Amino acid sequence: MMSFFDEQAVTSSDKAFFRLRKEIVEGEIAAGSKLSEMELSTKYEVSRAVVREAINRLESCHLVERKANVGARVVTLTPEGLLELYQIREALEGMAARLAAQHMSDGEVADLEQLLSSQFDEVKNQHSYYQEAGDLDFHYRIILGSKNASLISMLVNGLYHLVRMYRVQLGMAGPRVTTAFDEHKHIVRAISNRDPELAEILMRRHIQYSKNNIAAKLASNQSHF
Amino acid sequence: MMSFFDEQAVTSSDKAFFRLRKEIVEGEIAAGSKLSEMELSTKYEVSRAVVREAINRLESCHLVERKANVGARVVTLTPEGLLELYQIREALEGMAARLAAQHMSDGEVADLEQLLSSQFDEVKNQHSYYQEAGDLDFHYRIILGSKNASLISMLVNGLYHLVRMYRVQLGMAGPRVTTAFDEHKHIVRAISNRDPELAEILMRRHIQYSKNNIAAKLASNQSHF
DNA sequence: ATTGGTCTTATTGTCGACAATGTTGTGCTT
DNA sequence: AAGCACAACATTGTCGACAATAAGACCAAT
Repeated sequence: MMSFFDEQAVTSSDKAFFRLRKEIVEGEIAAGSKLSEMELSTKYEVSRAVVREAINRLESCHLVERKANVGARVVTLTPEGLLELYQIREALEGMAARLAAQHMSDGEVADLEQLLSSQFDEVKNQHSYYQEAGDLDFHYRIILGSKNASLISMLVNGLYHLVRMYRVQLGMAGPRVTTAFDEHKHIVRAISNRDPELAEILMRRHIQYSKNNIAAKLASNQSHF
Repeated sequence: MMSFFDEQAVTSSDKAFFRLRKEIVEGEIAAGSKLSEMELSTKYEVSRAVVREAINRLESCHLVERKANVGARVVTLTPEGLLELYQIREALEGMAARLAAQHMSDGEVADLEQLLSSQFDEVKNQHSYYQEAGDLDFHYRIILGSKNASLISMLVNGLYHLVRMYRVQLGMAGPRVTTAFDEHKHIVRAISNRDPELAEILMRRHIQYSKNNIAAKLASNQSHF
């Protein structure tokens, strides 16, 4: 399977940025912890300048917060923050689905349908690693299908890493596999029918369901501790 | 009148960033032109490092594009780019209006109504500088009213400067004053009635009208040259 | 004992120099 | 004359050192 946005590191600042982002998203560097430029520069064996640049880029992704003359901290994860994120996703990906119904080529739609059917086989055969990779793949294709460069950049470079950070660290690798699959199916049908309105509505509901599912889990987690 | 996001420069990199952004948005630095780090550092009388950091931040706002080992250029303005921007605005500000209807305090709603009526007086008396400042003020309040920090940051720090760049440089300071005012009135009423659905629909239509207006102007400009 | 102020220290912000990469111009070959 | 190789240049990327700011420790005074 081809991977989508092959962002390859050309400069050493890129490498530091990718590595740091990975470690933050996956929780290797704890949420809320301080990022010392000096410490990271010795750890990564690069100059402070490249670490600084990497941190600046992380700040643009809303993965770290920086205060002048004080330093940068990894963002803290709050239930409210996650819900806010899903509100933005609903708006942006709803629009992406609408635009995808207008702008995706017939070939791309066919590819999307094929992806869905291959995922159906996997789900049926209990290869349920659909959750992470498959869901992402589906959403990526629709985002790219919008053909709106700014929208794509916002979602792919910005928001999705944050969403992934929440999902990884709050342990949101739950079920919702088969139901999500059905929702995907209906969205694809709307796109295939070139029905922008419906595609947007269905995508928004799909994300709302996701949000509700997460909110419920969050509430139960809260009560356990 | 109070100004909204008083972003004050604490570091000299901030100052360079604000100044550079201003010059780019207002067209003092031409769209598509190259940004030489050395040149700017002599012009602003600061080190290359701070110019570099400023350019990096500009890149996060999608105001400049950078290629590794080559340099940074101011973004080029295309009709398609403007339409893409308005698609994003429609999605994001629609959601902001929906959230504002849910989350704005009664006091904030009252302030908003008062702003509108004061603007009505101005428009009636032909002080038609409503267009630029008044429209912005209205939209800002609703965005802030969403109480969604990520959404606010995206719109205020990112998108709006780009929109302003387009509006300034493509000379989009057109009429649409009174009609836009009526649309604003209806949006405020929906928010005041705590009707999120309607608030979102009206805001989206408001932005769609804006987009159509701009597209028409763009087309006529094209035909003239 | 607590509060206020100062001083130390650690961290970030800024700078100029060096290294690496891309670009351009020149001269050679065909 | 056209195309390619190579060299000189300019620009960006990276580095270590210095300056400025903020956090914390320590001391003094009430």
